[in-house]
Amino acid sequence: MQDALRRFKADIFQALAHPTRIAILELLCDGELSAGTLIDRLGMEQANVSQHLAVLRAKQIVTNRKVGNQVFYSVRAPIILEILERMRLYFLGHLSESLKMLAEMEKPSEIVE
Amino acid sequence: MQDALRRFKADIFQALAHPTRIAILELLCDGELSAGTLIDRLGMEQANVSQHLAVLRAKQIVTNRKVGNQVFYSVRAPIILEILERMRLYFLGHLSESLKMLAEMEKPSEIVE
DNA sequence: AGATAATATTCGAATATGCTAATATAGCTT
DNA sequence: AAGCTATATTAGCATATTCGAATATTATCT
Repeated sequence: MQDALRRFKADIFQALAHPTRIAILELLCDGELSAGTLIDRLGMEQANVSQHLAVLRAKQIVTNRKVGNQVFYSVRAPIILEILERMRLYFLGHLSESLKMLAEMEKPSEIVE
Repeated sequence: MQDALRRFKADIFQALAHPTRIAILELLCDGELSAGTLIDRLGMEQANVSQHLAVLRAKQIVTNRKVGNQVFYSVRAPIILEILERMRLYFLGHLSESLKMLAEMEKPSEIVE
C-alpha cells in the first residue's frame, strides 16, 4: 500500500516531467484555454500537443470541457500549480548551481538569444 | 531561455518520478543515512539502489558525505521535501479519484488480446 | 600484501516515452 | 450530404529508463 502510494506520486511527477507539459500548465495557470490556443502559443505540432494533453488528462491533472468544435482545458487542482511554483523557488534558491546545470544542458547547440 | 528553465524543472520532476527514489527521499527526510542503511530499509538490490542514488546525485537533489568505508546521503534542499509534502496533500485532496487510479494500477495484468 | 566490506559503474535486455506522419472522429457550415 | 475545422488517436521508429548480473573501486582489517 505504501508502495502503491509512492507509485501514484511517481506517476504524477512523471506526468510533470516534460518541458512541453510544464509549458501547458503554465499557460493554463490563469484559466482555461482551448487546445487550439495552446497549440498556437506553444508553436508545436498539433498531434504532439494533443498527446501531451492526453498524458495530463490520463493523470487527471487537467480537465476538459467541450464547446462545440473546441475543447477547453484547465488545471483541475490548483495544488499542482503550487508544486510548479515550489519548483520555481527551488530553481531560484539554487540559482548558481542551476545555471551551471543549464549551461551543461545548453552546450550541444549554442543558440541562445 | 524560458524553455531551458522548463527543461530544468522537467529534469527535476523526472528525477522524482520513480517510487524507489521517492522512498529514498522519504527515508532521508529525518536526516542523513548511509547507502547501506537505505539498501536495508528498502530491501532492494544494492546495484539498483545505488543507481537510483546516482540519479538523485546527478540532479543535485541529494548530497553525499564519505566517512571511511561508508557514504552518507542527505537531501540537499528541504524545499524538495516540501514538494513531496505537497504531492501528499494532492493525493489526500483527490482521494477518491486517486484510489480509483490506484485500483487500476493494481489490476495485475488485464487480459489483452 | 591479501581478504573483506561498502559502494559505484558497466553491460545488455526489456520496457517506456516522445516524435512525426497519417488517419480518424466530431461538430459546423453550406 | 459534402466539405471544412478542431481535436484525438494510431503506427512506426528513435531514444531513454530500468533492472539484474557481473565487475570495479575504495577503505579497512588481518
